[in-house]
Amino acid sequence: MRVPLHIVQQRRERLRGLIRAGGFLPVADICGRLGVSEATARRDLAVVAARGHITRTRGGALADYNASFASHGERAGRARTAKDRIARSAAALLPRRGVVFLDAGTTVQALARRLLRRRRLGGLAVVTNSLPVATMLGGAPGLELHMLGGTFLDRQAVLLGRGAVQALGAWRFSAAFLGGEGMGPAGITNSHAELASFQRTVLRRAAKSYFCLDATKLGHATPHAVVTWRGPFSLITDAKESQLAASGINIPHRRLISV
Amino acid sequence: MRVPLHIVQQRRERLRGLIRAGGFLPVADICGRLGVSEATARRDLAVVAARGHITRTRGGALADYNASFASHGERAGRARTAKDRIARSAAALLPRRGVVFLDAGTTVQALARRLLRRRRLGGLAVVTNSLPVATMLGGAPGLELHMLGGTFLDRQAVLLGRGAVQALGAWRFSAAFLGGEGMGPAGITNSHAELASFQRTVLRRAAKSYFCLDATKLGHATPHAVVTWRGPFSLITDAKESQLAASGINIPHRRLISV
DNA sequence: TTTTATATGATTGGATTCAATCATATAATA
DNA sequence: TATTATATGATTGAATCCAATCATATAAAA
Repeated sequence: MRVPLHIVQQRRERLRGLIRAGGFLPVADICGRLGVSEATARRDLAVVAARGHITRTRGGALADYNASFASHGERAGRARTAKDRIARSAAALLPRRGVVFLDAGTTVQALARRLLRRRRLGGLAVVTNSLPVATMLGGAPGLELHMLGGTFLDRQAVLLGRGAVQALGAWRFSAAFLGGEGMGPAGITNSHAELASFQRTVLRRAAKSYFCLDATKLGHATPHAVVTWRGPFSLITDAKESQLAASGINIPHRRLISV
Repeated sequence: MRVPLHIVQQRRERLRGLIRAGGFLPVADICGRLGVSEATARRDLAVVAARGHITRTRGGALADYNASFASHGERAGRARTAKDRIARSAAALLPRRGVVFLDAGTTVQALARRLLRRRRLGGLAVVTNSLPVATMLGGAPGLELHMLGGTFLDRQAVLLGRGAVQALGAWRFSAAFLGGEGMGPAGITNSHAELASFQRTVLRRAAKSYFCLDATKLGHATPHAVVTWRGPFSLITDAKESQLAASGINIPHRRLISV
């Protein structure tokens, strides 16, 4: 029997919430909670998964931010994705000891995942404002993890606000790894003014800074400039030098790390 | 072929870390990463799951804090667990609007989960120092989420430290929901001095405070006292009044909420 | 109202995952 | 060194999960 569309959409909205809530939700539980058959539960799952934010797994679904890290790419010798290649280079630059800052963004998340594969994390302290990064690194043996407080920003899953900037005051980083949403002639850009300003503050407090952006960010302009290409940072990217030049990006060769 | 015991234990330790890292880890990925057959991967999984902290699911395993909530109890009209019953009562006391504080602890996590089932979360702001709670509530439509910064504490998955106490200074809560590790004649106790002190600070900043502890915490004494039974708070618990009295707990009737 | 489109549940065959069993190589123990 | 215990991988049959197909009731469109 056919059900009104708005009911279906409400149900799917609710499903998304359920998964977000529990982290993992088995198909059987969906049936119970939503009062539908397994077939419909699976169908809803497929629709919601296609829209993003959740990941289908055998037997149920997960909230995206705690899906398997192996599944995103480098499982068993397959071709590495651009993000993973960037993360690999970044990990090589990440010091064994000292205090590093990890920003939000999926590429930096990939870096955090790589970090976990290190044998010894003792002597390393990570400061982050990213909830997914903290969730990943929380409890890693030997690692010291600090979070800056703030208000949660849905889009980037990051903590921001006056609290975060103040908390930053107490820190000096030996290295900072940052994300961004776009790169263009004007520099690296972001969709959130406060986040851009926050990132600039991080830059000032770090001995070395690395922006990690994959080639899909090329030409994708977002409103708020974080830094111009003159800024004191290196760019780790899979975009070729010729692509960068074609987009009007003029970054000195020695500050460009191509992967 | 038999492998030395210390190698096996190291491998299982690593497995725990892997799952914590990714949230969810499929069996196939374990094979790749640990270099063992599926049979061994499953066997290791069973051992580690038995020790707690991870939950087995079909096809892999999850970090405990993002296992299915439906699976822990109230699936399709089954008997609710004590934690769920406590969370239910707590949720009824949680205001529709205003600023509330949510502490760490599995019972408070259950409360956070219940919160997500509310239709309208607009007008409600949640402040927390718990990473799992933040992960759950992050992105809930209409809800304003704030985290206090600090240093990550593995055992409670909570942020603590000078940063957290300072960040607290700016807040006043209309209600605070707190956890604890033990209850005895002396009051509610905790295994971490700084956390106890932090909780007392929260108490001073909240118009109403509720400690949520299930009956298993009875008689289980941990070293650091948070509050005595005279303190300005209510206790939500599944322990019967007679049980409490038998354990030497002397809390006024009107501040006890039995579920 | 009439017609069309589709959301649902049941069914089915295939794929995946799992627990149990067994032979074997090697660590642990005597 | 000789003996025992056990961790491992392969195999197998059962259980579970899933995508595709189909009939049907009913919402949506005409």
